[in-house]
Amino acid sequence: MSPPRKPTAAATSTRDAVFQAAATLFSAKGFDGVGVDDIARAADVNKAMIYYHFADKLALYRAVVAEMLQAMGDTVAAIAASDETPPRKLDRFIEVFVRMTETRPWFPAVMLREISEGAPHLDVDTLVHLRSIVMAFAGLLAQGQAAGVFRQVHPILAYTSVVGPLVFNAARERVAAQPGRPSQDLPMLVAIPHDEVIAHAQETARRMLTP
Amino acid sequence: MSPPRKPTAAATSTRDAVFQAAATLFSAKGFDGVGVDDIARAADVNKAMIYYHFADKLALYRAVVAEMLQAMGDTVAAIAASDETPPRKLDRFIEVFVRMTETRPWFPAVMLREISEGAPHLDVDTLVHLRSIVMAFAGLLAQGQAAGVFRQVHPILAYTSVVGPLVFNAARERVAAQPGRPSQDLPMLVAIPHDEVIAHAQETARRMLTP
DNA sequence: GTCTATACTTCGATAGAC
DNA sequence: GTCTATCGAAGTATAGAC
Repeated sequence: MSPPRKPTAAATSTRDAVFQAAATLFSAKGFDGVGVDDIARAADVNKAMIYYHFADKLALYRAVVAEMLQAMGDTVAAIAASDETPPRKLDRFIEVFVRMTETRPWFPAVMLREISEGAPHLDVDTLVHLRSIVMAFAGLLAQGQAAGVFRQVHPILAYTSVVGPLVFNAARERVAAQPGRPSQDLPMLVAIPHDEVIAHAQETARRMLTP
Repeated sequence: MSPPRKPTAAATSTRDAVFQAAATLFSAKGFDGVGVDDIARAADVNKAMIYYHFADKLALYRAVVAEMLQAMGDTVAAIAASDETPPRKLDRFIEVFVRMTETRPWFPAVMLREISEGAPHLDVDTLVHLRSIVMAFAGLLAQGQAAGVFRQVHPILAYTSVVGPLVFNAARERVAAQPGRPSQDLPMLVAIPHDEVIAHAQETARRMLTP
């Protein structure tokens, strides 16, 4: 997946610096919104080094998206395959989703953008991971419906009802944390503790699916 | 608001063509994703004409966003101020929101993007309209809580829980309608009738807020 | 692996004729 | 109001020295 076979410590660190900077900037301004120079400056790395570690700007972007999609996909697949009860799987799904936005703050914004644009920057290999997330959720839902603990709802509508608020809220929160953008401008930019967000989303999802 | 005081029929039509093309393209590719040349080509108008009717690219973008935010803000404010019962106002809010995405298909994608970016392209005059939407919803919610028909929920969490799925679903749907992007790639790109979307969102919101 | 310098392209914006 | 031609900035990418 990564070009250099035996990366030295330095190579790994610069590659990582580029990756982190790219993830942050892409999530803040979008693919077209950031230049390679911006990334180089933010990573404190020479621009040419970016092209040494990544084929081009698009490949770098895909690497960022693929990493987080795969991490998310693997996690939710594990949840769906566990032997918990469907409602508890749902709770776990929501909790994991929110927690992931803490370790990968750029996840929600990038996802929102890709979805709203029809994912023109993503290749099939990357889309597979996105697909696995939806499938895992759909499977989890079907289990609960078969067991009679969930009512019949369109899987996609259920998915958007659960994920929509989470990703929406995370993006909103991330904006609120940005300096220079006063939260008095937008009343919706208040900080809400993640525990509260999780509890609310779980409660809402439970109510939505109760037969 | 518009520079030409007495626009001729031709001027109005070209200005409108530019506006429509810009709205569509901006929603599809974002502010940085579309060039002025793209807009000119899509509107079948000479590029210089864009600069005749709008100060620059940013002003054109703001005009697009402001128009839809104002329309949406006025509508929801009217709903909140009506003498319906809070639960019915909530239903109306959801229905109007979805219907608006039919007349202004670019609304959801642009909103998602602006939110995920912290609205760097919007000026204060435009943000006022966004603010009014949130305030109208919060007022509607407070009325129901005071009347005891809604349980106590954080207004912002309630807002994201209602609007998040709607805007998420609309963006998803819009992508599905795009040619060239096969829906078999992403199972979440199936078309769902708006009546069904509205009914589901109303039911979910109702369940979320029931005491 | 790292850096400098630069080629090539795209894009926003304007001047000026009609 | 409309169009042609073009300038200048910004951005992607690479060549080549160290």
